[in-house]
Amino acid sequence: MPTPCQACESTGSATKTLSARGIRLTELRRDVLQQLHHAKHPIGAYQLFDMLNSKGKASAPPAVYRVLDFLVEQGLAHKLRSISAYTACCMGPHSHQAAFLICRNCSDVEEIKGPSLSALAKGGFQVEDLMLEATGLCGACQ
Amino acid sequence: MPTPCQACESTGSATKTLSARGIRLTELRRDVLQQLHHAKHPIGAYQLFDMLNSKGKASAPPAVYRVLDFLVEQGLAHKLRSISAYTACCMGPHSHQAAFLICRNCSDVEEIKGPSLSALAKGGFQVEDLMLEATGLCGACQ
DNA sequence: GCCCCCAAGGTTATAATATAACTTTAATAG
DNA sequence: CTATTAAAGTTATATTATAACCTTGGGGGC
Repeated sequence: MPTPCQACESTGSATKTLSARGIRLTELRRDVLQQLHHAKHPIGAYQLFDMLNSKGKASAPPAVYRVLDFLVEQGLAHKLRSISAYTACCMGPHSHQAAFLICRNCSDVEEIKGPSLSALAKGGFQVEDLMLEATGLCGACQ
Repeated sequence: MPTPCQACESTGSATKTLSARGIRLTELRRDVLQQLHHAKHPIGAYQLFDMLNSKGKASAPPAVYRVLDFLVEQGLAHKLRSISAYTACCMGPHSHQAAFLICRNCSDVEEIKGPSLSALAKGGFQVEDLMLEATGLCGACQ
């Protein structure tokens, strides 16, 4: 029997998640999400734009940025500011604090569970968004 | 008696730190560092460029970026990727893991001590650089 | 079915951030 | 004083991101 495509399954479950929220996973959004899932590494917005555009699926950068912002907002993707790139969230649609280990050698990125928000809440600061990205060498590259 | 300027004292101590490392804190570097110290909030590279340029102290963006890279490398400043801005390190020249609490309302930024590297080292990833930035509301803005 | 609404996407232009590549200057060692 | 080399100047351009406005199309009320 054929191996199911993880990416396509993911977008399927994303559709469910979103429609439960009353939000549509349109064709463009699904395409972007699939590209992110299929990619081995995080992808830059313009790289993504080129990929979609060459298939006639995205018109211009703003379309891509809008979709990326949407996916990040919905918790389906993450933006890695260290490398200005985007990656699909590999941890399901429930909200969580993500952290990333970015290998500067092989560019591999591992998503891990980040620290709890409460740990940072001392001093009365109310954390709304947390970004934790570590750059270095992964086990394989050392 | 006159209040000593914290920023200028800081650049003084920076000079010592660097010359102990056999590295010069040139005029441009000192100017940039002082601007960062004097500023109440982190400053963008081009904003910094304008400030220096209007005093005839910086020629073009690359000069500013070079100095900023240098200061970050030496542990005298930090780059805040959430907001593409730079801030003087307020914790002395010894190396440390920094983390930042960035208020989205008043733009105030607090530098705190970050998590220890070893805490992230599980799984064999060798962390070389760590970025931890939290966005939210500071105590005063809630 | 038809129309209205409005969210999504298209389009054009441009802003903001950052760096490549090469030349000139100036500090320091020898 | 000169050779060496780090720093800064210079010009051009790459990369990332957004503003502002227009068009399309899906879905509900009628």
